[in-house]
Amino acid sequence: MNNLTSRQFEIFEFIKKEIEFNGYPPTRSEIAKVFGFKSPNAAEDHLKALKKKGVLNIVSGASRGISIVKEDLGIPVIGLVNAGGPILAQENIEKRIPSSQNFLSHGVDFYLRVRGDSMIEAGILENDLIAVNKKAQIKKGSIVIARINDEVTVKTLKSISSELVVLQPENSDYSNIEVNPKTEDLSFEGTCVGLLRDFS
Amino acid sequence: MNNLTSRQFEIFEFIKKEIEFNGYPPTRSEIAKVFGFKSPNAAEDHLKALKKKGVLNIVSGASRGISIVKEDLGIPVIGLVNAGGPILAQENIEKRIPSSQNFLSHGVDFYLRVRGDSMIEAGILENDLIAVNKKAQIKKGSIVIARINDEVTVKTLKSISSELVVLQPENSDYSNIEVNPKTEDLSFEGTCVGLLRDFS
DNA sequence: TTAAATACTGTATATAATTACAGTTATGAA
DNA sequence: TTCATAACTGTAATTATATACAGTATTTAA
Repeated sequence: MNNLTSRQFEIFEFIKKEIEFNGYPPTRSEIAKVFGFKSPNAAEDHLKALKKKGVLNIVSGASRGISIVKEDLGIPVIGLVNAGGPILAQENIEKRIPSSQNFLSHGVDFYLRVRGDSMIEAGILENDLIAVNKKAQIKKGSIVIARINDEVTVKTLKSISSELVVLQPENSDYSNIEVNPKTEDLSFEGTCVGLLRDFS
Repeated sequence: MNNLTSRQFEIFEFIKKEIEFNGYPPTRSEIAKVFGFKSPNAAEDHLKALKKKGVLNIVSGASRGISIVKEDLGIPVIGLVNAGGPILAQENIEKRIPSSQNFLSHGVDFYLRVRGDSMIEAGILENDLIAVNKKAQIKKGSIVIARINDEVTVKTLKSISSELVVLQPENSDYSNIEVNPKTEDLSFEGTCVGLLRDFS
């Protein structure tokens, strides 16, 4: 944690637990009471320190005007997807890209690292990161992230009906993938809403 | 929602949003200001009504002593598990059992409905609900919920090593399942920590 | 070694906030 | 019709709370 002293960490943890338990933050006096301070000002000093270190927000004048600064974990980058589990499972997360570091972050649930060359004619190359929105409407013509029998693949959705889904690679060396969702296990993980390529 | 009037619902939603946005609940005056009340007592009246209807907790004397009563959704009961997704996916949830209705709820993440008779010698019958803890230590001898190539199964964990996992059915008609986790897709969904059987 | 930061005590005060009491008006159920 | 509930206005008092100022002692980085 953000170079807090051990005492500051205790106070910080207490505040978090209070919010969790009560639904609202403690007052200076409540903090002082729990830690045995004889003055609420001891708590005030701690709050100022915790604010300075960037882990708390303090709204001046507001009673209990304390909130936890939630760290920007960043948008996860998914590398290889392990079978049999959710795509966003911890073990699939290669790293995270802070949303503040990227203009392409609004409506992006995760980035998926592209494997293979099946989409090169759509300008999507191996190792590119495609930005995926999980909730955007899946529709004909959009580039979708599909899961067929637990295999994750990125393709253009060519057509969709209750008995036939056609996924089209954007590479003339490959042929269309036809799936019957009634007999095969098909799900959509999301829609491609952007692309990142790092030349470094 | 708990037969709230439309006005009460507005107030309730506002309080939820405030907590979400600020990290702490609003005061009576803040509510009054937003809704155009000329007296904080109008907000007080609403809070009393919302408390009476069971959707808010009010701590008397405490500033901003408002919290949302979180409804007990209950512990999910998992019926058939669809392949290719997380076991707790919405579509697998058969129903929910309120934790308050059951002494067997502490440390239970979900109940899984048992299919087949492979565990009858351990007293686990078809249609029983086994209580599953997702985080309990997976260890030799415990009854585990395993996922092998996307098939969910309940078995006793007989032995475990990096190259061989042995899962034992508790029924002499069946033989042990041996899995190589390096070549097959094996994961543990949790440990059986209890059992429910409804005779009704 | 010296200033800054940490971790408090102790006092005091302005103001933020709860909440009671007394009303008004409107609506719908018994 | 009459009573309960809902949705407020208006006033006011008690208490809850933030927070400044003045100290003390100890530890830590420059």
